[in-house]
Order: sequence, then structure tokens, then C-alpha cells
Amino acid sequence: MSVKVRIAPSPTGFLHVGTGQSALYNWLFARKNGGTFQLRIEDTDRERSTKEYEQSIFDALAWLGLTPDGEISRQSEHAGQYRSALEELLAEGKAFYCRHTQEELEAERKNQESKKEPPRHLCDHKNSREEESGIIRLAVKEDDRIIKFDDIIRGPIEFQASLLGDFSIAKSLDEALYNFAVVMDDADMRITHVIRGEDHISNTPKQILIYEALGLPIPHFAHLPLILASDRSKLSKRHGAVAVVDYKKDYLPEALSNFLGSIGYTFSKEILTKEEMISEFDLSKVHKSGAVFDVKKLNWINAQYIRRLSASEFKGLTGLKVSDEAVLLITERLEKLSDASEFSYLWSEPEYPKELLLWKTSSSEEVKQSLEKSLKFLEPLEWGREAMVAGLGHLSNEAGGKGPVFWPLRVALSGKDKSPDPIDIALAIGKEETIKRVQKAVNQLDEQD
RNA sequence: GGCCCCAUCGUCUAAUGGUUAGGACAGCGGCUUUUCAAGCCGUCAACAGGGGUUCGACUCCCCUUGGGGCUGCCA
Repeated sequence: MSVKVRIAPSPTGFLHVGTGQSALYNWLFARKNGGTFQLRIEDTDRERSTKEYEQSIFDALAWLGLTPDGEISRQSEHAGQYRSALEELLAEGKAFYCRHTQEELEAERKNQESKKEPPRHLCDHKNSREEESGIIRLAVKEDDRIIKFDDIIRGPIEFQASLLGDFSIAKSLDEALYNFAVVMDDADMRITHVIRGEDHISNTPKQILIYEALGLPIPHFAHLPLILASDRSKLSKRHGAVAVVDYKKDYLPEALSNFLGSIGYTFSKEILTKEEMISEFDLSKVHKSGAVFDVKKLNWINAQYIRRLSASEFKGLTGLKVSDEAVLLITERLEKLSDASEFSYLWSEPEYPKELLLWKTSSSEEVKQSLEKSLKFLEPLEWGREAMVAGLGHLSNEAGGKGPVFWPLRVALSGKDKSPDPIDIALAIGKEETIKRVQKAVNQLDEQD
């Protein structure tokens, strides 16, 4: 039997990074085993599901390079199947209508809590079939049955069936609830391995009971650890950027997937492609404990990838119109794509206070003379690194150090106190622009104020 | 409260009964140096606690503690 896995996000929001990681591991597992990786949209909650979110999920997956195989499945399109299965369960007495009000259920739960009993609904409508109204629940036997399953990542996990109560499976014949829809669809799609977040562990025994009631084969389960915020709670909106799309403007998809992959699994090296991940991946070796989403590490990984970008790739990604030489100066210093704007002096003339031109204790006059000397050297120069290194080196010797020559030059060319070597900037922006900026610096120093 | 999952440096982790407990990110210091960045070198830093098992426990078992998840007519 060939491997078939899926991710099943609900279109009630953007693709969460945790779902992104889950998609990655599902994808890796499928690729590793020559299986298929599918996408199912869980839109049983019609109130909150939207087409826009659905589209954004496709986009995020595509951006990460985790395109699903085959047709996309939607739970909203399976209502008919849910209905007939529900009718069958009802007819067999494996499911029943519960007519208790929400107030009654709440009171029952509160009462159980105060008595330190497990919270669950033991429904006394289980055996009455008079009215077909209310919600549909699965009839769970109150014996000492232990439900167990072997989690590929965590090993054996057990639950006492009696603690589950008669849990809900549908609001009505046409409104299946999560656990029921999941089981129906996973069975219908012939999913072999259900690989999902650890927050679903407690849903698993319920789903196993549904599989049994329906007489369907039970898939293998693997529960992934959660991605945590820095306070070690489940990463959620209040922690800031949690949607995959939030990372689009600053991070390369290869960097994000590399990071997401490494945070729950130990690969042989820090930086690796998805293809390399496939060859090393072993589902049973995925970590058990949740990992904090460390942006600093993500930034470092991103920087590694940015540095490997070719000039044309970088320009394509950022839309910046700069020389190839300039790209090199940027990518070596960049952690986040959008920060490229800090290097605007490489494509447009900088503004800066003239005091910035002053090197340490040099006077305005000294700096002006230094710049004029540089200008005199640069104007007739045949543009090239070697000549510049030699010439400016010579001027530095005369000045008794590089600082007096290079510092004003840096500021004249970049408008900043921190920048690449002025020689590199000069080479990147060209002779004409360089002369213009140095001349402007000299003029600024001439101005009285 | 109940059920379940988890537990090594600040963070991500290696170690599968015998190691000076290793690496990466972050931090700090240094080298280089015209300032950044990069690079190189160095440094700080952890086995949650208590019981067992064993000649020997980070590794196996139990308890405690801590953290997390679930506890919906959401998914």
C-alpha cells in the first residue's frame, strides 16, 4: 500500500507557521516514501470559512514549495457522504440525537468539575429514538475499554473510553462536526498516515471510535510537537507574526522551510535544501517536545540564503535597480530582505548632516582638504580597484592613517557612519556618481552656517 | 478540576549505560581594520528534584515538580 498523507487546514485564517511545518513534514514523509501529499480544506464551519483564506493557503503552500499532489478536497463538498453515514449510524443505534440544551450541558460540566470528575456528557437520550432533533452524538459504551494507538513519534498512547462520554459528531444530518468529517475524509481519501499537531492527540481516541463505528480501517498516527512562542505557550496571533505570508517580505522560502524543518528534527547540517531533507528524513525521529520559534536563528539562516543569491535573483526578488557590484555589498550584510532599503545610497544620492564628514578630531578644513585631495586623485583615474587601493593608500600614508582619507569618503558616498569600504561603494556606483558625491561633500563643508 | 503529552546551555539540539556532556544561534572578548558586515580564534552557559535498577546512569523504571495541549453544537 503506498503512502498517502495530507494536511487539512481550515480556511478561517492564513496558513499558520505550525501548519506550514506540518505540511513540510507530511511532504517530506510522502517524498521519502514515494507517496502522495494532499491538501484538504476543512471548511465545515461555514460561518468562518472564506474563499480568500482558502486562496491564501494555496499561495502560502506554493511559496514554500509544498505544492499538493492531485485534486484539492473540500469538506463542504462531502456533505452527502456525511449524511448517509450519519443516517446509517443512527439506524444502527451507534449514534443518537441528543436534545439537551447548552445550559444543561454546561451545568453538567460544572457539576462534574466541582466533584473532580472527568468532564463529559453521559446522555440519557441514548436509547430513546422518539424525536429527530438536537445534535447527533456517538453512543460510547461505559465499560473499562482502553483505546490505544501507536504513535509513530511518541510510541503507545492510551485513553480510557469511558472518560470520553457521548461526544458530538454532527450538529444535524447536514452539518458534520470536525471529528466525524475528518474520519470520513481520511478514510475516503485512503490516507495511510495522519501526521498532525500534538494538539490533536486527545481527538485521536474519539476518531478511533468513529472509525470503528463506521467499520473503516484506522490509519497510522504521528503527532508533531507544537511550535512555541518565547513564553513557551502555543504560538498564536498575540505573539505577532504567525502566518506564513507574514514572512514573505523579509524571508526566502528556502530559509523558512529550512528553519521550520530544523526546529523539530535534527538533520546532519544547519543549512540544507528540501531535497537533502528528504534523503535524511525519518518520521519516527521527529522530536517529541515543542520548540520555541527563535527569530534570531531564522534570521541567521535567512542571511545564509541571501548571501547565496545571484545578483539577478536578488534584483528579481527585491525589484531594486542596482549594479551587480552593489548587490554583493548588500547581500553580505542583509538578514531581512526589506532591510535592503538601508542601502539606498547604492542607487540614490544620500542626505546627511555635514558634521558626519568629520573624522574624529579633524577640523572641517582638514576634512575638506582631504576630500579635495581624493577628488584630485579620482578625477583623472581610470576606474578600477587596484588603482584606487594604491592611490588612496598613498594618500593615507601622507595623512598619517587611513581614517582621515577613508572616513570622509565613506560619508560622502554613503551618508552613513557604517557602510562597506568606500572603494567598494565607488566601484559599485561608478565614477561619475562618485565624483559628484565627493564634490558635493566639499561644497557642503564650504557652506557657512 | 479531569485526561493526555513533554522535560540537556538563554534558544534549537547531540549523547541511545562508561564523553573533560559535543555542536549551532544568540551573548561576550579578541584578531583583522577606515566604519559596518563577513571570516577566524576564544569565552560564558545545561543534564529540574528525589528515589530506585546497575560495577556504572543524561541515557532504563517510579514518584515529585515544572511546562504545554485538550477538555465546544471550532478546527
